[in-house]
Amino acid sequence: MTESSLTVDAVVSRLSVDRSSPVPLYFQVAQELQRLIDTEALPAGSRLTNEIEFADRLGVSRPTMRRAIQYLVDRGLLVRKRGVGTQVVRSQVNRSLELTSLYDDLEKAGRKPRTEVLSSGMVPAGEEEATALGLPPGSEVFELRRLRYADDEPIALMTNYLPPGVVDVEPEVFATTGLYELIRAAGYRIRVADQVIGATNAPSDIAALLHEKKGAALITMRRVAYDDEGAAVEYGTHVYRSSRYSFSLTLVER
Amino acid sequence: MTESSLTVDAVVSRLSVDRSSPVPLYFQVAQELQRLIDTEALPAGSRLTNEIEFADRLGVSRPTMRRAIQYLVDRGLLVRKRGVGTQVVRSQVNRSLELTSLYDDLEKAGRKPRTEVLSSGMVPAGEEEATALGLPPGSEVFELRRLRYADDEPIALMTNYLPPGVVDVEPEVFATTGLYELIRAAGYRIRVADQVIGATNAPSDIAALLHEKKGAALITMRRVAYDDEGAAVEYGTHVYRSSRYSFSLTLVER
DNA sequence: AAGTGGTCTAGACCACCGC
DNA sequence: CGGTGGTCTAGACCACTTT
Repeated sequence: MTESSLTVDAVVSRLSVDRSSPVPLYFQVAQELQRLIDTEALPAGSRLTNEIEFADRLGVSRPTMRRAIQYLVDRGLLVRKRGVGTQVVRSQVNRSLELTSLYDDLEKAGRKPRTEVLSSGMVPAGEEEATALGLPPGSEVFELRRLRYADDEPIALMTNYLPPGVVDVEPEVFATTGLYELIRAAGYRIRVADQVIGATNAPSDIAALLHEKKGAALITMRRVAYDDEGAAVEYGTHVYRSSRYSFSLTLVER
Repeated sequence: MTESSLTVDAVVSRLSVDRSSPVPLYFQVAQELQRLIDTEALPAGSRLTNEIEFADRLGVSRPTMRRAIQYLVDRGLLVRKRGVGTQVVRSQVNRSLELTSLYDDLEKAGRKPRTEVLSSGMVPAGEEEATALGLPPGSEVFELRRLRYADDEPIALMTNYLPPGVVDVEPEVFATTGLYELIRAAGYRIRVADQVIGATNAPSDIAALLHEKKGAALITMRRVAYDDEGAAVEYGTHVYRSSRYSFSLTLVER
């Protein structure tokens, strides 16, 4: 017990903050703490110094210290118990499902992503697309169909629908730039998205595109993304090869 | 503009807090605000009174008001922009993927859930189970196989592995009580879980159990749940009928 | 009783946005 | 420029857990 406390103390004493930095104090503290946890300098199960003393040592106020700790609690790295203390839950960092594009995900994972644009252009919205985007049925929407590769293996067939006027670029651009990046570049800020994940058997045409056999199990993902004003700016229905892709997420009790 | 402000003001003036309640102030405020959003008294797109005046009217401090607002921002109901203000993003409340059991989910949805225990007992851990639970390979673990029904239709086949000694009840109990409830009752507090969602084609034996055809696309979910100390307390591999179930989640930009 | 995290306050200063 | 949210402080009191 004493041994462990001393170790934690020693580790904590390595922390410091830079008050001249534009990075918020609470975030600096959170990042340094996370680094210690990731490197297992603070292994899973170890207890942190209580927040008041911790704040004192770092020279920050208690609310700021609490905010840093809460940030890591929300990410599932720390656990707090009233009357007891704060403990490290685990060291491995599993990124939870985030609001990023598949392209970014693959790139971060070091797999070389590539995109093939199958088609793009205005089409009359079906009932499903119109409902998702909150547009009158039959109105024109922009349809984009792309095939995503990683390391020259097809991974996903992505079909997206956008209200008219959201992105206005040459079709070739979609091969080199992520859709979300383009939407953001057009001045839309996506803050919230609803997703539904399911599964389906591959029909023969989709199977051929994805180098799978007809009937192969595919992961389906439907997503509606909303901008600042609460207006739907993108509706996508994607299918992924289950042999090559899966969704990972970390759940944290609130 | 003036019109809209007046309306919001009128709505906001309906709010109040109960200082004698044990419920935290920030939570009372958040709940009342959420109610106004859910009922569309504050429709999507409407702008909130600035937080300082809002706090004054409710008679709470600004940090408390901010905490209430942040709570709803984290849930994707509100959006804040510095220099601009706070707006309602949307009214529909889509519960995000939470740390609950399928049983609870179904029950809340008003479907009548039922559980059939296929088998339960100690088995030698395979490599997969041992790794997930952090136990030495070949050690004994508790295996539980259940079939979940909703409205007398099979929904999922659930296989769970627990370290020895976590739950010690008669097998019949599993038919009437959720696994997570039992784990909690045994004094474990589950705070974090990692999930991986994928898809697979049903082998004939599983297809038969789930009333599906062989080869039907099923959703797979693997989950490792961790307790306070960061120790794995449960490893589950579940398969769901994609025709009857899907995962819904809401993503919010951080 | 001692120690921990949970809540709340009143005020300060800063950064960004739109006019 | 005025208005907004973002950060930070120093301190108070409370609720829970352990000894």
